[in-house]
Amino acid sequence: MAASATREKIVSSADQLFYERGFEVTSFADVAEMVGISRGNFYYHFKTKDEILDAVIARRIKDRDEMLGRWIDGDQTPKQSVASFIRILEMNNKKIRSSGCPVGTLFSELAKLNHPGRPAARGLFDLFRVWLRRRFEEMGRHRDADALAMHILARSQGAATLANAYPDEPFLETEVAQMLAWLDAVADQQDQTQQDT
Amino acid sequence: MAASATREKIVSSADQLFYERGFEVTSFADVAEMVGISRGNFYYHFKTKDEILDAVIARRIKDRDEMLGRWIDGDQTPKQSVASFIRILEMNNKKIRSSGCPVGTLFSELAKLNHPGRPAARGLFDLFRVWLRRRFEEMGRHRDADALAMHILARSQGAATLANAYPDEPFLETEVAQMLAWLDAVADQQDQTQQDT
DNA sequence: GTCTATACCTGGATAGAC
DNA sequence: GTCTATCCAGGTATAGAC
Repeated sequence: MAASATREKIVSSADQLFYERGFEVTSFADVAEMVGISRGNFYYHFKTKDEILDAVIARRIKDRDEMLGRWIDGDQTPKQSVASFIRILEMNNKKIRSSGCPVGTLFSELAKLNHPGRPAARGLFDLFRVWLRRRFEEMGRHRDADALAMHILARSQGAATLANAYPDEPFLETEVAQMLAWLDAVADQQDQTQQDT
Repeated sequence: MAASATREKIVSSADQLFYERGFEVTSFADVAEMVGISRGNFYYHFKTKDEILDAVIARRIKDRDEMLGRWIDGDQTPKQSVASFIRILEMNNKKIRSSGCPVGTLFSELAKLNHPGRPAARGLFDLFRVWLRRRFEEMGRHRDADALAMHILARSQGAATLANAYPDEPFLETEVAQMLAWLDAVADQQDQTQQDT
């Protein structure tokens, strides 16, 4: 149960390789080489490849959850928190240009593989979706909070995909600016719920 | 050179399998089984797997090019043409929910594989990008035509990715409606170029 | 906990008969 | 143009010594 140092290295290496090269294409030998252990030793820590995937997804969820927590733990307004989310694209722009979004590309691959880890990967999307929904609710957007969350999630995904396809263009920065402008407009509007009822 | 019936069946089967399961994970045996020929016969038509990929991408480009052509060959306004593009998401919504966008997911996979077919796959994006740019130019948006094209391409990509992650929700339809509303606003605006210079 | 050795399978690719 | 037979590399996974 205790997370050994080796186990931790395996998971973090697998995380990186799954992101940069893809899950299916990454072999035990690749991970073992990166960690610096033998292939045989591997099976002491993980019985199957799917177990490693589970551990990688759990690691990503924990990591993102802590990150999202930091973005609301001070005296930030909900709008500032959402802005922090939008700026992930800028923060990680180098990685995104070369490998896309770690959440979206993993899910896409598992979807095609019809892999049992699919729901777990969707959980990563859910994490962001629920967090964003709460921020919009705090802005008073009780009625369309979820729709707004899905919308900005989709915009981020699309920006990441095209930034991956056109890595040498300043497209990502342009798109971030537009998303922040969209956020301004949303935050300035009245709560649609009160208007409609 | 002449496209034999068998060759055609190989390419169309590979096209479908690459889309539904992914390029790397699809084996010669899979394609051969779907076509109904032996693995050996395969090599009469294609020397390597990469050659099949090239043929699949060429097929997709030809197919989309013809489709885009049909959307401008009548008396449609540029706005109507762009609306046709946006509605691909609805037209293909079943496939998109189960396998994502054929353009975006193929590119993402090849990017991670660092595959030589990457530029060819980007060509598919270019096809849509240039076509959309022309439509916005026809609307008088000479200055920001390319930015508008990239923006709507990204929105489509993001919508496809999230529809794939949440296939049971009516998200895709909502997003299409918002994109059409965006198009209305763009078409009604004055040409930014004239205002700025 | 870590290693080597190895079993077993599937993948891409080739040779040669029909 | 299509087939069977076969080679070889690399993948997952196991056994058992240290």
